[in-house]
Amino acid sequence: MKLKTSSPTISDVAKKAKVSIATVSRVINGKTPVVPETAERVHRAIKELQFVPRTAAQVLASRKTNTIGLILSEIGGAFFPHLLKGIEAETRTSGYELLIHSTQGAHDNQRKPLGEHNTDGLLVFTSSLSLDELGRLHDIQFPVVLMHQTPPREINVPVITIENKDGAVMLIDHLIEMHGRRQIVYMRGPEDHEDSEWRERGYREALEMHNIPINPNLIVTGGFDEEQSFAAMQKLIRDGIQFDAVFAGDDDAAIGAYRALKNAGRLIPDDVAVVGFDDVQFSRYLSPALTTVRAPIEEVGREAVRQLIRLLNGQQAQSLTLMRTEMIIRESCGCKFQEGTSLSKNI
Amino acid sequence: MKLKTSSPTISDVAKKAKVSIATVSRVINGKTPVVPETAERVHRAIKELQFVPRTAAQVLASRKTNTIGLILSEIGGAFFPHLLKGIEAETRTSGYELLIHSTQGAHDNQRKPLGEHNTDGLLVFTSSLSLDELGRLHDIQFPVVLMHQTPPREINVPVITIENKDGAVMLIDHLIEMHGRRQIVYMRGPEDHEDSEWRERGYREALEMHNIPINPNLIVTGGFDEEQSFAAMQKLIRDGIQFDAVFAGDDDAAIGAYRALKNAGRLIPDDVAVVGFDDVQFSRYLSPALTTVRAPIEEVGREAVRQLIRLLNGQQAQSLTLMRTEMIIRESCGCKFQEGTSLSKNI
DNA sequence: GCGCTTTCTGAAAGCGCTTACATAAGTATA
DNA sequence: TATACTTATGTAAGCGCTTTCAGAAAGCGC
Repeated sequence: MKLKTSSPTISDVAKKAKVSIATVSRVINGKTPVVPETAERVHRAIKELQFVPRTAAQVLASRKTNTIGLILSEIGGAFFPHLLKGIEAETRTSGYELLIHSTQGAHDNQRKPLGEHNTDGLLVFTSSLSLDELGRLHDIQFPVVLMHQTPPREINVPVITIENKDGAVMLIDHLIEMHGRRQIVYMRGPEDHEDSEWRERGYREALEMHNIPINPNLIVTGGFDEEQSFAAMQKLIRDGIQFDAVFAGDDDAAIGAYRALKNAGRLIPDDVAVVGFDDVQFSRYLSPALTTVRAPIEEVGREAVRQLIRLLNGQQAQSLTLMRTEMIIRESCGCKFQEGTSLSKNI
Repeated sequence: MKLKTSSPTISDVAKKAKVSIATVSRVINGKTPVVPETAERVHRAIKELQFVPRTAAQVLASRKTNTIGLILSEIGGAFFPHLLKGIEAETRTSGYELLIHSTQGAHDNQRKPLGEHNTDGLLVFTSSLSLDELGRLHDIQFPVVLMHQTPPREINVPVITIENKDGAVMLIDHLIEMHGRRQIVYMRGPEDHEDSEWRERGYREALEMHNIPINPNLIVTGGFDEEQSFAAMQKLIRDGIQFDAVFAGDDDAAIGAYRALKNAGRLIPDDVAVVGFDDVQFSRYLSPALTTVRAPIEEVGREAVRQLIRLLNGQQAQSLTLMRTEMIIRESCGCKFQEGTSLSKNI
């Protein structure tokens, strides 16, 4: 009866299988041919000893971490699970691990972020990484893929994002053409949020195409956040600004708008039509059900991983991938459906 | 002009600072005293070389990975972000990294799960880890904390879960006492789901306390899933089973119930009261707003990390932590609120 | 001034793997 | 049968750190 304090190492396996540790390594990694008979012995030894190779040792020796890092500013938010799901799935099927890091709240003092020292490549969502760091990674040619963020000119890094502008145009067109709205509020997202900027661009273009002048009073900041847009909408109402529709920037902001409008006794969509962006889970359950734009978030995640892996394999990656968006018409824009369908799936 | 192909190592720093690598290591880890002047030189060298220690080398040499693993069966689901947020935050503030692994879909062939080889300890959500593996980890005394799952007797591992039974009792009591309902359906979760079992126990106890016999016809399976509970509810209606209230098991199932009831022309809450469990984000936006039980998911995550870290530090951990639940009364039970408040926060 | 303790620093031995490189068979070629 | 390839395995040199151990330097009391 032998006592082993710590878990078995590769040499325990080698001893038991009567081979060298190199051979054990080879059967584990399966890259170099090993006589089936020998391999079988090794496998048995591994099984019996319940041997699992230390990741750190493998990483150190092979100089590849076999993991992908994901950096985002905040976990939570209605669309986060979708994104993560896509990323997770694609990462797994590609045989990589996933390390997640959120830069939420105050930037930690001493914590070193994800980078060359612990990942093979990085996925970065919106502007969760400083430009300095991004530049540094680019300088050392570390593989990075950006999601929903375009880097500065000099930093040439693949980007996956969605057709924000087209989505916004569809929405505004619909409000104008189908429902005759002309005084449409746009509630921006946070400062420097690229999605928000493109949506605003779409808003402006659509108005211009219909020869409707842009009224600066109708562009306010909702911060892609329920509370903030609630406040913004309240102020708009208090200030007596006239409007007959609201493009809320995203679905979270739409909820804030709903609350403010209902509190003020305005009927949605009769007095004011409201549209959102993202099609998060709850949108279809609002009453009235929210007209919005569906963004293929999960697919963004998958595609980002795919591109990153191309980079890891030394292949060329697509420098810009634009995912198509789709308008989801429900009731808040003024469209009518039969009674009871507001809760039905996907409508 | 010197070219360095790969990134600097600790000896580059040592050379530049004119100290030994041991000293560099010491100033990095800050555990052993170093003369301020020397430390300053080292810090400068680190800055200039942009040195970041390789995690793998540190892990290998120190035999601690400094990371915590999280295993769950599926990413996605309305309460996942909350859980992750709590875990993430607490992990960071404790100075650990977080590795996430979902066992969703078919169990991957060759992928080695999280374990001793790449983490210092594991967080396991519901039954996402096989009992075999759990037993093995327990045998080698590997730190593990379970969430929403009680292990078999012989495996003594800390558990964090919520007051499922109490929550259910509150709900059922409320339906009976405040709204006079007596024919209450319970829609179970998935097979072997511990949360579901406790909720059912609460359901039964509450009925018994009011001397209402349990009617087996009223206990059906909704699977904590919208589609499945939609189908189950439809069947119930088609079969002509009489009931005046539904305890949906969780909020996702409540949505399925809503749809089926509305399709059948039954009024909520007049004909049938509906209550859920979890208080996920969309619950308050349903119409009528859903009466449910709030589970402190984020806090479950935080607490799980705290307990795991106690284990990592060799301290005793709480073997069972039960988080209090709170009933959130809205409208779907039959309670009345003023017009327009259904969208207001937290009601 | 001399031994003693107390700090600080360096030398060097690993941590557990991967991977050239070397070697030993085995097979085909002439 | 000698020669040149193949192919399977072993040998050993790291990968880039942490940490033990020991020695040098500095402070202290007498």
